[in-house]
Amino acid sequence: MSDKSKPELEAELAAAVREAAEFKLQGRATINDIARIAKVSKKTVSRVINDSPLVKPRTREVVKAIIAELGYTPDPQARALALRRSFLVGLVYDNPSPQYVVNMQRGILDALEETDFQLVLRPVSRADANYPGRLKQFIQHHKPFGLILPPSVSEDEELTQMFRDNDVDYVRIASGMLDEPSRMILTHDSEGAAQAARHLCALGHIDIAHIHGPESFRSAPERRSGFQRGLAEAGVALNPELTVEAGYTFDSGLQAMERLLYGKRRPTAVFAGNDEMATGAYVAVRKAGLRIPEDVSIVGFDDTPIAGRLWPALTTVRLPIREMGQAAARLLLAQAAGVVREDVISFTPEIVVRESTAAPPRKTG
Amino acid sequence: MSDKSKPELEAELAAAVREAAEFKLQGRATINDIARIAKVSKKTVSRVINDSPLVKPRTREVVKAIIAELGYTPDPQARALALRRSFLVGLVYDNPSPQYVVNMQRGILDALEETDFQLVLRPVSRADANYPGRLKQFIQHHKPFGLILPPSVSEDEELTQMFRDNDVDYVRIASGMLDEPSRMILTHDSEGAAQAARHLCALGHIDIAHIHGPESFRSAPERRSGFQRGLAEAGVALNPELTVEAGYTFDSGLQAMERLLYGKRRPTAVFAGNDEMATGAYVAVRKAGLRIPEDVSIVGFDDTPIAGRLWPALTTVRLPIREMGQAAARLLLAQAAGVVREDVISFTPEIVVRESTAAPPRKTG
DNA sequence: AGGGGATATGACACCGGTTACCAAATGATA
DNA sequence: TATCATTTGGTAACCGGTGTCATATCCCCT
Repeated sequence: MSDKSKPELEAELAAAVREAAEFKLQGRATINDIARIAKVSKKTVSRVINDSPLVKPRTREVVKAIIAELGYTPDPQARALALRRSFLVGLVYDNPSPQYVVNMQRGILDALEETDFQLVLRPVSRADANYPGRLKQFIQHHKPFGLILPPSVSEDEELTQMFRDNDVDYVRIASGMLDEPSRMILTHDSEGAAQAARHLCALGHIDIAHIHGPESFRSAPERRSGFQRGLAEAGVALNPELTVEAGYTFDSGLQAMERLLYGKRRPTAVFAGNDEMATGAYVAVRKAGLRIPEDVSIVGFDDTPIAGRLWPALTTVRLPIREMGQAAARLLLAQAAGVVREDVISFTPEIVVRESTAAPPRKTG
Repeated sequence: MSDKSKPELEAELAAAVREAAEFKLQGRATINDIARIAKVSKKTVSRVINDSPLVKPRTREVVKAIIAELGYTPDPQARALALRRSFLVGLVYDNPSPQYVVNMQRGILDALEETDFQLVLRPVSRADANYPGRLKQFIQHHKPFGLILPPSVSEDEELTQMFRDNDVDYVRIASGMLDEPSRMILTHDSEGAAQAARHLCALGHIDIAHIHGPESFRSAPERRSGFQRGLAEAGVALNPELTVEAGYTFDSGLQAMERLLYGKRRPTAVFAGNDEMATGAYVAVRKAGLRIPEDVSIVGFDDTPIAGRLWPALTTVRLPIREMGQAAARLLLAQAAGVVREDVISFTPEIVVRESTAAPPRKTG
């Protein structure tokens, strides 16, 4: 029971808010200012901010009203110092495709938009032997709230071990399950690749080539095996002679396609492991004086912006990269809010049929 | 004169280093640990860290040896709190071309590599009326060390005024001088555009079109006027009917090119204000059943990665975006180090002739 | 040797939060 | 009404640095 009547309480609250409004002009408020105006200790304000149950509803109400009036939000640096944990989310990437990275960034930024978290970029280069050291340095120094690990980086068990040792939270993005079960964004790349195979088979292709990425990327064998499975459904076998490895880059895709074009048996269709390599394949086909899709059909993977900018527009398997970035960031934030969420969020890619695929040319002779 | 002999001093130093080595195992060191081992106050250690001249060489030597032994670096959060300034560098962008942004990021990251500064991304959207408010919130909260403002954002005087009011340092990237003289990366876009004009004139083109960006982007009129100047040198006038505005995006470039192709007088060459629009122009030309460069020559601007991925490869005016990012970040850091550097760093773009330009087709009829 | 003006160093408070611990107020129970 | 458990609020210390200002030490000169 309160010793004050309801009107009295309301008048009190109004007075506090008025005082807050006056104070507002003097610049940024701190927790001390709030405490003074609310006539409580800063500890109590801290409790209200952190939703501690140990505060009387009435007190909470007053404090919240003042916080709202002043538009107060706690200082990230001070909090970081006290909590030994900053409000930075690191994107650790080592990805040959810049488009992939940009889209992922967008997604993460979408999810971070209304929060106080900031996205910091941590590119790593395998060429630099000391990259785990640099990352460790970053972690110990900046104490990031969490990390997001896109494919390739996400598959490096040594790295994730190091993150665990240093007590940093992370969300991994990968195709296929990884050894250590933990929170991750899972993409069913093999299913997407199977769709690509079905599409090409339905058009009547038989001499089908595949340019896959490096074995060191989990996605490469994943996409290859899915593709193979899709072909098998139509009774088509993946010809080892028409299966070449490249580096997920434009140049490597171009070279791989050239090898295929001048090989024993020229394919009528190619499935490239990503859009970058598909773009390289375009150039190789054009240089050889052939037409897309009349002479050679090309399918990519990822559906990065370049797919729609090519001519003819690239048929590709769409990975919702931006959405994946959003999901990854949300998974990280969910833990901040103490919300329990499922550990694995799955995405299944889908083929987007554009103009780079058609029926194979009639057999000549 | 010291009251101790040289050997004594050395023994003392060695002992301190030994003690530091022992301590090393117990986890991350703080300024207090250093102070204790060096037998000085933490303030003195702070002075050594900040290269204050007010420290005796001998003291400095001892403290530095211990810092080196422990691999100590000051905690960014604690420093940020005390200095009211964090170690974040914000990239504030609103750029229709993702490629431009990625390259800029790369350059900035290059320059930040060995430092303790982190790059945080602050995309802004003009669609969001409250974007200055959000930025202000970010600034007051995270107290970034500095901001880097690529074109478009850099030209917003209201925004830069707000940055100054909030006491944040920034470096602007823009073409042409801006009203308020301050540290910036200056690109001579008009000169680059003039080179494009000279190139097309030298090939014999006369019916030359120009697709320029929105007037709200400083670079658009800058490039247009340079192009005009280049044409004039060869006695060619820029035909207003062949000059159209687009939005620096792929789609807008495509539409603009279609308008040009179906206009009264079909141009034999087009200079697009950026590579994105040039890419759109490619598609429009192809859709119309025309060839590049036999029927229509195309020149772009920026030399983003897509230029080399198109077929035929795009002749374009190269802006060293990555280097510009590096320069911008270094300009920002120079002030941290207290180094005086020139205020304006200039870059002059240069044409890169690839395969999308050739002599105009013979007049038919 | 003594004085004086640099030069070097340290004590202490503070940046804006959080946590540990303790005291006071409240309410339930006997 | 006394007693004890449970809320609630306050105090002090701390996170790891930096600023201010007083004090100690040094060097040089007479």
